[in-house]
Amino acid sequence: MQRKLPQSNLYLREEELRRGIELLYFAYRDFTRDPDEILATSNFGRAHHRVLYFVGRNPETTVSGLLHQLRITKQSLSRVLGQLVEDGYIDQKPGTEDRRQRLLVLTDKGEKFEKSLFETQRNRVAEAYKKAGPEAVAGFWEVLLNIVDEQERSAVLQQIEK
Amino acid sequence: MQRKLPQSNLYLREEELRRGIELLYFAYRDFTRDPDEILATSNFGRAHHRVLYFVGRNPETTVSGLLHQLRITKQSLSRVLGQLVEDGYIDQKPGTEDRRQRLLVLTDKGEKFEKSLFETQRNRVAEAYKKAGPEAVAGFWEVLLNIVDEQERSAVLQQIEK
DNA sequence: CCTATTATGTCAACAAAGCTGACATATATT
DNA sequence: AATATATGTCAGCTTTGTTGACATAATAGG
Repeated sequence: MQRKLPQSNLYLREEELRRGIELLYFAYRDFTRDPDEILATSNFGRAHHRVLYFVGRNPETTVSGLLHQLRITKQSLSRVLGQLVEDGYIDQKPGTEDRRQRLLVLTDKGEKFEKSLFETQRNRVAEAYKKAGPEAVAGFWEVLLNIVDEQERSAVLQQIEK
Repeated sequence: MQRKLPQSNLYLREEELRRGIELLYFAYRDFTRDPDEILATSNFGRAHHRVLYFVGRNPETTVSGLLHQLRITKQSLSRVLGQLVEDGYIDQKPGTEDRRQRLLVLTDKGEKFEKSLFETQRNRVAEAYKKAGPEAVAGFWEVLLNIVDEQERSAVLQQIEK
């Protein structure tokens, strides 16, 4: 009567759920720290970083593609994207099939800047991977993927397996 | 010459590092979605949620304790904390040892509200844990902990093992 | 005991990044 | 030819972060 849950479900107790919630919070808090420091010396912020990242990752993505990944309004995106285009970090070119679309690509300048931001996060994650080992990393991916909205999982899978 | 890295380091390639970065982004994006929906029907926002969470988790925490966990300025905290106290979600009482301190605790009302927010995230994480299984969950914790700033890890450990 | 430090609070101004609503234009689609 | 879609833009507002300056009460150190 002492133990209410079967051995195999111990990881589903409140304590373990809180652990995941808190680790997610603290890890994300520190994960954004390094790029934020670089950004603080620029005219840009975290919102610009996200745009640079996804345009770099998906060259020729469209405005609506970005809107869906970022989950912000076009007015919000428009502000940061406009600044990035204005300052020569991103180029826009009309779509070939659908000429209403604006295909987005990083310029050389944009690529260089994005790379410097990415590098800090890559290093942090690489260190964490090394310390935790490959099996832990596989579990890390698996849980995160399942935290994503169910209906979005296929889109996320497509992105990460690209 | 084809394969540049030893088998055991395949998980440290750029592709796998990007995978972690992107999963962290997408998971966090959706993780905040459920409480945000509830908050949208209240007078509070995500900042209030964080305060409610940590006060609930650490009853009698101090203002400076919160400031350290949240990494915001006292002026920012003061605004949201003030609203939560004003509206009867949090009580303040003077410290017993150090009477300069204000010990923070949730009121019944605060506890009830925090619980409703927490429940949504608990459910999401519980589902993800179930789908991924206990070994994956252990890896998830391990990697996240190592993403946290090294000098903060002991504080985070103390929090999650509380 | 006196002085310095600490914990907290407060006022004011500002910045980043999100939001809604309304309306415009060019191109596709039916 | 009419409708729908992709994108852009103007205007105003909200939330949540920032800096800087200053105030008060209580603790701590010499």
